[in-house]
Amino acid sequence: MQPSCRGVPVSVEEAGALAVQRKARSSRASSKPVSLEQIEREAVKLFSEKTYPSVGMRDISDAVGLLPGSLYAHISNKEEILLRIVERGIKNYLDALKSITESGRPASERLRSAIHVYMSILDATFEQTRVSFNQWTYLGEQNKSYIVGLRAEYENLFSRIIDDGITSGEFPSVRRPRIAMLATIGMLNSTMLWYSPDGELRPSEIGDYLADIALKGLTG
Amino acid sequence: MQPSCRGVPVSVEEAGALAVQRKARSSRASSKPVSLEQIEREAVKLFSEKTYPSVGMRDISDAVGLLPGSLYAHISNKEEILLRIVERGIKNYLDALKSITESGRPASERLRSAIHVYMSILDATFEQTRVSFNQWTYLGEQNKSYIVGLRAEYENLFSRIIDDGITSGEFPSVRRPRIAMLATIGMLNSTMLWYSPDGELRPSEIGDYLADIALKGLTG
DNA sequence: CCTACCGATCGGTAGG
DNA sequence: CCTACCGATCGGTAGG
Repeated sequence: MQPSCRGVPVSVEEAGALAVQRKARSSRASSKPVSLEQIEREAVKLFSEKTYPSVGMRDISDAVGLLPGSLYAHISNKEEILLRIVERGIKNYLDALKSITESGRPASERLRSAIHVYMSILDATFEQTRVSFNQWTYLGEQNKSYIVGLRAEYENLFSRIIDDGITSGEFPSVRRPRIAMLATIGMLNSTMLWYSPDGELRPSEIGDYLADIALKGLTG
Repeated sequence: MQPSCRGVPVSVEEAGALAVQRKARSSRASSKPVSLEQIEREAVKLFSEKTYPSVGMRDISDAVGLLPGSLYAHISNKEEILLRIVERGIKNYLDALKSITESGRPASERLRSAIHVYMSILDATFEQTRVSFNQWTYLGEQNKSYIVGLRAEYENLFSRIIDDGITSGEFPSVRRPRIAMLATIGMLNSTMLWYSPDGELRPSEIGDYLADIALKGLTG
C-alpha cells in the first residue's frame, strides 16, 4: 500500500549490516550514555508524528541509538514513557495557569492573561502539548484516571475565572457557565491543530485576537 | 498492566471452544450473510473506542460474526474500512453545510444555521464524527491527501460565510478572517469531546448558545 | 465464507 | 547496555 524502499530484498546478513548502519546513523554520537530525558524527547517527536500505538519500542531505540532491549534499563515499560510525557505536558499548563487564576485581578484580565500564557506554552512545548492533550487516552485505566484528574483541574481553572466574572458582573451574558468554559477551552485547544511555531503569526498576536473574541463572547 | 480476564490459562482445545462461543455470542444471528454496511458500523464503534491502529481485524471480524480472513471477501484491506467511514463522515457535514452556505440569506443567519446543523449531525452520527475528524491521519499518503481536500472544503464553507459577513458589514470586528474561521470551527469541533447523545442538553440548545457566543465574538 | 496458514513485527526478558 | 531470544499478535492470503 505504501511505496516502499524496504521492498528491496535483503539477506539476513545484509539486514544485519543495515541495522548496524541505522544505529551508526542515529542521533547519538558513539558511546555517551543515554538519559531518560533523551528518550522522552525522541519519544515526544515520534508520538506526535505517528501516535503512541503506531510507534514501536524499536523506533524509539533507533532514535536514541540503543538496541530495543536496552531501553528497559531506563524504563519499565512503554506506557511509562507516555505517562511521563503527558504528566509533564499538562502540568506545564497547570503551573502557569494557577498563579494567574489566584491573582486578585479582575476576571476579564485574568482570562486574557490565561489565553496569552496558553499560547506561549503551546509555542514552547508544541509537540509535547499535542501528545499530552490527545494521546492520554492510550494509557491504562489507572494512569488514565490520574490524567483525567489533571484535566479536571485544568477545566476548573477556567471555570473559576468565568464564575468570578459572572458574580462580579463582568460577564453578564453568560447563561451557561459550563458551556462557556468548554467553548473557551475548545477554541483555545484547537489552536494546536493549526498553529506552527515556525509560522508567521506570533503566539502573542494570536493570543491577543483570541482573547478579544472570547471576551466579546462572554461580555455580550 | 491491565487487569485481565484473559489471564486464565486455557488449553488449545478450550481456546477453540471459546472462539466458537465468541462467534455464537456475536451480533450476527447464525447464518445470514454479512454486509459491508454492517462491517462499517461495527468498525465505527471499535475505532471510536480504541482508535484505528489499536483495533485488529480480529476485533472487527468478531463483532460481525466472521472469521478474520472472511472479511477480505468484502474489503481489500484494513485501510479501506477507515477510508469509507471517514469519507462518509465528513461528507455528511459537507452536504448539509453547502446548501446553507449557498442560500442567499444574511451571513449571521447562515452562521447560526450552520452551527445548528452541525450539532444535529453530530448528534445523529456521533461516533462516526469522532472517527472521521480525528483518525483520518492514519490513512496512507494518497487517501490522506484526498481527505485533506474534503477538510479544506469544510473550512472554506465557513470562510465564505465570514467573508460575506465582513463585506456586508455584519461582522465589523473581524480583523483576521482566517483566525476567526479557525476559532469558530475549533469551538464547534471541540463539542465532540464533551457532547453526549444521551446527555441532558439537546443539540438545539447547545447550538443556540454556541451561535450566540460565536456571533457576539464576530459582531463585536 | 471457512480452513489453515504465512512472514513480519510487537513489547518485553534472562543472563551477562 | 548488548546478545539472543520469547510468545503473542498483526494484516493478509491460497485454495476450496
